[in-house]
Amino acid sequence: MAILDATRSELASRGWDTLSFERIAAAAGVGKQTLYRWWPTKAALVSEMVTAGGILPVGPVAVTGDVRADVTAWMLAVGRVHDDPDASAVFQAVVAAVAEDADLSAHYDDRVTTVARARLAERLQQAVDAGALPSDLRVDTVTQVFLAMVLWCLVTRRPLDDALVADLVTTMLPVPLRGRRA
Amino acid sequence: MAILDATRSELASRGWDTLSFERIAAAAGVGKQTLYRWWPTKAALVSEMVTAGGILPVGPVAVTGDVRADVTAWMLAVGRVHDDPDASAVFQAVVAAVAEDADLSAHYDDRVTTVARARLAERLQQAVDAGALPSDLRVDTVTQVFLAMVLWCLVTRRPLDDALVADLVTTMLPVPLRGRRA
Amino acid sequence: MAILDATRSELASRGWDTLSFERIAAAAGVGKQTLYRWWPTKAALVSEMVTAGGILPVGPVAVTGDVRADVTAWMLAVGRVHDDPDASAVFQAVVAAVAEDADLSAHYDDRVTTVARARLAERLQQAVDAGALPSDLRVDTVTQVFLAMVLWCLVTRRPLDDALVADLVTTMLPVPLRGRRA
Amino acid sequence: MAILDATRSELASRGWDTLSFERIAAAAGVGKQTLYRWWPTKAALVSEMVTAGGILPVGPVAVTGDVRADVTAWMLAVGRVHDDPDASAVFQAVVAAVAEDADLSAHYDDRVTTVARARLAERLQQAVDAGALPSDLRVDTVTQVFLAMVLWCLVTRRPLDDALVADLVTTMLPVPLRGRRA
DNA sequence: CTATAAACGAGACGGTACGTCGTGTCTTAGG
DNA sequence: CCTAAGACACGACGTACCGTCTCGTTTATAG
Repeated sequence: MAILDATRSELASRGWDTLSFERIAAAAGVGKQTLYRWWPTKAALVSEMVTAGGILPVGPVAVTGDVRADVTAWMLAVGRVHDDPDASAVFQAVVAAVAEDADLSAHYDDRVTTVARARLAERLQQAVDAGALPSDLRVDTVTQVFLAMVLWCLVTRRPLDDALVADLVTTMLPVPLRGRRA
Repeated sequence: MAILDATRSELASRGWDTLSFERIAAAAGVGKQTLYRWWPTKAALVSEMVTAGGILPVGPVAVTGDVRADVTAWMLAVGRVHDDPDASAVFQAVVAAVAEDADLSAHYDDRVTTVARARLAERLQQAVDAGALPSDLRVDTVTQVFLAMVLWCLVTRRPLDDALVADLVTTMLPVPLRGRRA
Repeated sequence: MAILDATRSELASRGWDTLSFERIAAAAGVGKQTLYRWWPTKAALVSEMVTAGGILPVGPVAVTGDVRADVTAWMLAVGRVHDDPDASAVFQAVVAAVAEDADLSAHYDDRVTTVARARLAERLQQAVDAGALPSDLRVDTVTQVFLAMVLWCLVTRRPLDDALVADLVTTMLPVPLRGRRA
Repeated sequence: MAILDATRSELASRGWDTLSFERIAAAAGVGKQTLYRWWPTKAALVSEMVTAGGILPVGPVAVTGDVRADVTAWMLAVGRVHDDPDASAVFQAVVAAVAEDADLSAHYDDRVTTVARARLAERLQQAVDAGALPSDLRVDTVTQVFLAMVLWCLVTRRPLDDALVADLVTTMLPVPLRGRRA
């Protein structure tokens, strides 16, 4: 879709708060009215772009025998966005938009965060069930911590690198006591 | 300072991206040029407001005998911002600004995040030294996780409540093995 | 047209150099952009006002048997502007604008001066042909003199009164020698 | 005087209505307050510049035996300003200022116009007395016509050239009837 | 040969206006 | 019928000047 592409490229090059319907319309070769007809606000437009566009590299979590390796790999994949200046600009813009706009925040929660959390939580639960993680692991909280760190690194411009992810995994996913005995 | 006050109140009522020099100037009873003379951008203005204004309720971490209680109390104090709609609007606006503006992000890192991290890290290190926390605790990473969760709750509009903080503390600040033996 | 009316009234009350697009727009209930869209400069706006508005009381020259009476009447009619403070303010503003702006000067020449000159010249030529004025009368020069005196009186704030017009007519429109003989 | 020079050069390059105290002060290397201390308005400044600066090339009228040649020469000298773009810009700016500002108009009348009129009128009266011009010549009116034509040519951007001056002189300064009889 | 005062340059200040850009609504042609 | 094109009233942008107002800093007497 020309409009969503134009939106993405404007977002990447100009950022959220100088994003303009006028320029998007011009870039997409479309009348402004067409934009307003379908998306009442900039937030709605970005919303749809995020949803439709597969912007986030939030793939499924791999399932090998080793849950810590799986989670590490998944986090590092997400962290790779940091290396693509275009993608991280879009991200930062999306975060800015989400921080300001409660509706967009809710939408984003539904369509993106929830998906990511579900995938990660599922993998963790599976590991708990398999005895690879402690049975009293707060899966929901741990899941949020992983995503919060993604957000944190994005907003504070820190790389989500090997060392950090390793530390996180070590801290958040302890070896169960039973495991030691076995 | 009338200007910074006006900035704060505009930020609370209108948000970051509709923040306007024109309105701040009018509200502060000041010419626009005076604003532009001292703060070249909205970000600089918000920067100074944050720095000068004691916006963040990031007080020192209490030192009682119980590090977990201290950290819990500190996190809950920060989380209380959620209850003040004005303050949390300012916060969200600041996050939006920081997400968009790399310079502002750096400034904020220096002046706010670093202070909070130092305070928290110091308390944790002290507990580690006292043997109340495992000696291999990744103090720096754990500290970042706590702050990341503050950001996360702010951006995703989740309350930073007792249950969540308790889970976090349990997960991040384990009892040292020596402790169990004792 | 509301815009041209607003222009005229602003011109009358504030004069040329404090004339402001901002105030005209406000007075006309119009956005500034609309003004700029159609008139790139204040001069263009005044230009059109002058052209479209029938500002100048430069009517046709009457044709009775007596050319001197006709010209006298015409000059006095023009001179009557002096009595209307509003109209003479507009005039002085127009003169100021014309003195400063070569483009406006050219436009004014085309649309106003030329018309007035043509009317006056036609009447004079007719009188020359009829033998009421000398055949060697420099019609073009004499015409310019009459208009120049209008300008002169306007700029120097002198009334264009009966006595002056009478003297002018006597000087510029001599009785032909043949006429005396006849 | 640096200030008056700066005024003249600003007037030549920018015209009357964009003339700015700020720029004059900067150009003259002077504080704004110094300007305001001595000249309350732009008009006062231009006033003094005109008075002090010998702006107008209104020299004395030569007295040879031939009054028509003398007046012609004088008019052409004035007309020569047209050839100097700088000088004519200053002139046009002064006319614009005078057209707008009644006080400046009065000042200009006293200090410049009156002088020119007196010189010209004196020469004409002398010629009348000598019988070279008709005794019923309206000296005052004729004088005004000559000056009005200078203004006219300036404002309408017409050259005050040989042909026009010759026509004017022929028309305005007729040979006395006695002269014909002689 | 200092004191004192004036005029000075510099430039901040609360304002008005500039000319431009973008908003969201509306109207007009054309495929 | 929906579209692109774009006019419109409006609000904000960042800049230029306005005229007023401190600031030190020369000068230039008057004690």
